[in-house]
Amino acid sequence: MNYWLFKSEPDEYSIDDLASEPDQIGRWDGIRNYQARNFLRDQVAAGDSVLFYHSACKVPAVVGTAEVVKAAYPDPAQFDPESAYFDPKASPENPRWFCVDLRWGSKFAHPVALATIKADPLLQDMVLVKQGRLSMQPVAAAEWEHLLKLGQKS
DNA sequence: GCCAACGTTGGC
DNA sequence: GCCAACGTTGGC
Repeated sequence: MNYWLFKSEPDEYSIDDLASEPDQIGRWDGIRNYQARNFLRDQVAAGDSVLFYHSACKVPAVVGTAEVVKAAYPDPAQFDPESAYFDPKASPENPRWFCVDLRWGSKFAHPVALATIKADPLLQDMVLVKQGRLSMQPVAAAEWEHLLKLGQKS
């Protein structure tokens, strides 16, 4: 069982959007970065735990948790010429981009802001701190535990 | 909306 | 196979 951090722009798809889905299960898609693609395709498994992070917004923060309910499968948007995520170089025989399905888990009472994470000595090794622009990334078990505590306490 | 970090692409 | 150009991401 692995831990991950998934980023999403709340204007596009927020933790509340995920919570509002039927059965609270939604597709996490639109990844067009190869590092993230490789993690998603090769390492993310059903049952893995996910920190849900809001990016490209006023206060970037970890805002809750989710669980992977379906491992990587080809992102349908890459085959759709009407989609903003269309990729002419991808084909159903040779998909280039992948997505997973998530089930909403929890919403933090207190979102943990990026600034807080950067200032926390226990979280200095997070990929989030060391490498800014990566839309999904592995999280260590100790980091997961610590972030959950921060999110729940007042 | 600027631009830095990272990865891929493609001309030579 | 070098490396400049380009695309994506995302904090500021």
